[in-house]
Amino acid sequence: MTVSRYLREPQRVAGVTAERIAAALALTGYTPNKHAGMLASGRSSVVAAIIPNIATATFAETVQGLSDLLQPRGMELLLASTNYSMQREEEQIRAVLGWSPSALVVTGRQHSEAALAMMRRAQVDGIPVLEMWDHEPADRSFVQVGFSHAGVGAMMAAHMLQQGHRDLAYVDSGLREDFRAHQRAQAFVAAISRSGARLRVFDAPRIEPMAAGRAAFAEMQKAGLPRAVAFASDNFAAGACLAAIEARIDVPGELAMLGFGDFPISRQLPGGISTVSVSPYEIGEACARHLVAAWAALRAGRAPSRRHRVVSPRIVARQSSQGPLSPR
Amino acid sequence: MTVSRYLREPQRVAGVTAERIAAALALTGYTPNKHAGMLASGRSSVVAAIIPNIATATFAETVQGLSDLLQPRGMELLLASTNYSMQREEEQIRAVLGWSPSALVVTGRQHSEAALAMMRRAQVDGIPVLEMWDHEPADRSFVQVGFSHAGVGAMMAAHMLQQGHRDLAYVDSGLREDFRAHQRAQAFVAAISRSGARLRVFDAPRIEPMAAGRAAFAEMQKAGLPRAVAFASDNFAAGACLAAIEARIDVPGELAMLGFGDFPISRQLPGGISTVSVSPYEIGEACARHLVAAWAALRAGRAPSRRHRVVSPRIVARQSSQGPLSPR
DNA sequence: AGCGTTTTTGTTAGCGCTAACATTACCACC
DNA sequence: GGTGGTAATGTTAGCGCTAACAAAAACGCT
Repeated sequence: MTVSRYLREPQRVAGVTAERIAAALALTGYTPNKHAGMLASGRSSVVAAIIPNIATATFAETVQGLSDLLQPRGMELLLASTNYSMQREEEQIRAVLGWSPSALVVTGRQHSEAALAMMRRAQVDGIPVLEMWDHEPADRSFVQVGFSHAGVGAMMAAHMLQQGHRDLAYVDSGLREDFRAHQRAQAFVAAISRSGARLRVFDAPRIEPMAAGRAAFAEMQKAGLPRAVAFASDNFAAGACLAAIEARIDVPGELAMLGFGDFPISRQLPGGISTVSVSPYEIGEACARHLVAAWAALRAGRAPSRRHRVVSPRIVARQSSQGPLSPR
Repeated sequence: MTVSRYLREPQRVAGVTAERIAAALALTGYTPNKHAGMLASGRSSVVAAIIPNIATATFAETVQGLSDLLQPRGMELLLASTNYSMQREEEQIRAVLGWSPSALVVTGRQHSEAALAMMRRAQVDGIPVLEMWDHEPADRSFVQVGFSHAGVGAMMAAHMLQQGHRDLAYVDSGLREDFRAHQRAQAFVAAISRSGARLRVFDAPRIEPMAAGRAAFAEMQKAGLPRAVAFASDNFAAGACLAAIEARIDVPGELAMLGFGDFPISRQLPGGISTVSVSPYEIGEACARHLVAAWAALRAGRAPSRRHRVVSPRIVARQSSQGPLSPR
């Protein structure tokens, strides 16, 4: 018992005893069994995070942000990926909830009925549940940490129109299940339609993203290039930009481009690719900060904040999107 | 008891009972407590993975490979990052071992004494321990899944010499703690020295990798460009390549380049950046396969294989590294 | 020294599950 | 109807820890 106490609140055991314990621990290489600890105390130091894909840079960065802020607080990260399948998401949620995590962080607002039920239940059981990477003020079932994709789509359209482009294209993600990408696309389409400008929509093939950008460029070229094109991702834009350079199409003179995500490559390509900066790492950090506050509230017997956290995306206007209204 | 049995071996309970249980489970939304299960059975479904950085594409892909093969087997992933610090690695190993994972996967061969002690102990306790991303046949403390970085350094040097380059540079990682990168650098330096060719070594600054590649290019230009340069990472090479394009330096005519990693960007840049393909995803898969085999062996009472798994890197010769001996 | 107070250490029960074993239900067969 | 065998279900104890409480030790004060 004294050892258990020493491990949790060392200042509560006498100096001599502490030394004897420390020596014994070092000697035996004792590692406390956290399962038993969890079972006895009802508290676990696991945060479960569920993302579509680990290898996607944006999600990986978000996880890094989460991890960087949670690890120093003694929290561990249980990570699961869904491959953009709501079915797999449901299974993963079920699996991770078995570890009675201290928090559950999921990606986006689209979930199966069963998944929603589990999330609601976890929440009433006192487990903070977070939806990240999306934000819809009206939707208040769970705390959201992210931004409005519809807003971004509108923002992208506004930027293009402001630059004076009137013959536009949009290259959407070819992943049917990437709801957030499609929401940006829809909002873009809606805004452009309202303006009366010409608009065509393409789907990027489901291959390596930069190659998909190249393929989309080739497809547009075949269909007759628009004056300006917006992409669901900077990777698409980068691939298309490189294809344009090879085809000796001037960017932005003949074809203006706007990406999404502000990936490093967009800053590096000649002239820079205009894009929307969203800072995935900050989303992870913001999630962690919400969780820390929520746990503090719960410990103090208060209800945790239900306020959404908005991570504001902003247009990064580089050369690639410049149009006739912009001084070259 | 019957419910517990139903959850683990459904065919062992009668049909009617199974239905009643299923109905009750659905009704109550029961989630088994895995901590209690672990405590009682001594078996857990957690695999702990410790990597330097989650947001680094290569490691993220490796984790995805691990996850993709382990999730269908009902295994969960406990992920921790060390930020290339052996101290933090030690802490993370200590932390994850408290969850008595079914396996421990760490990155590389360099660990603190205490970390090594914990890894050895875990291994004798029947927890398979894996070192990934490195391979040194002589080192047989733990099973390794990866490749020899010295071998890659030598391979890169051989390729450069074979292309006929005799005035070389190497741009190493600026991260002091990236032992694997430095091993490649050392082997490259050694091989070039033996050949008598000229060689200068630069350190990439610790900033965003492509920007670091640009900076390294600028530094080399100031010092007088070599005829050919090899980089610790494709990101460096890509940044340098883009800087070269802007500086109107012909690649490979004036400056040949060789990267490492075979990142997507290397295929996309004009002419393609020659590189070393290492396939991080496969490393993750190979780790998972070893673990599956090791668990099967342990269940059958046999000792798991101690054979290292080599994931062979190979030179991908694109245009960027072509020299006088190569037909243009 | 004796008392109350605080600090430190110890005791007990139980967290939710499963291994091992015990019991009961069911079935076929004579 | 009784018997033997199998299938299905139930009982018990304990995994390693911590909450809650109990006891002992140390301390300050009169």
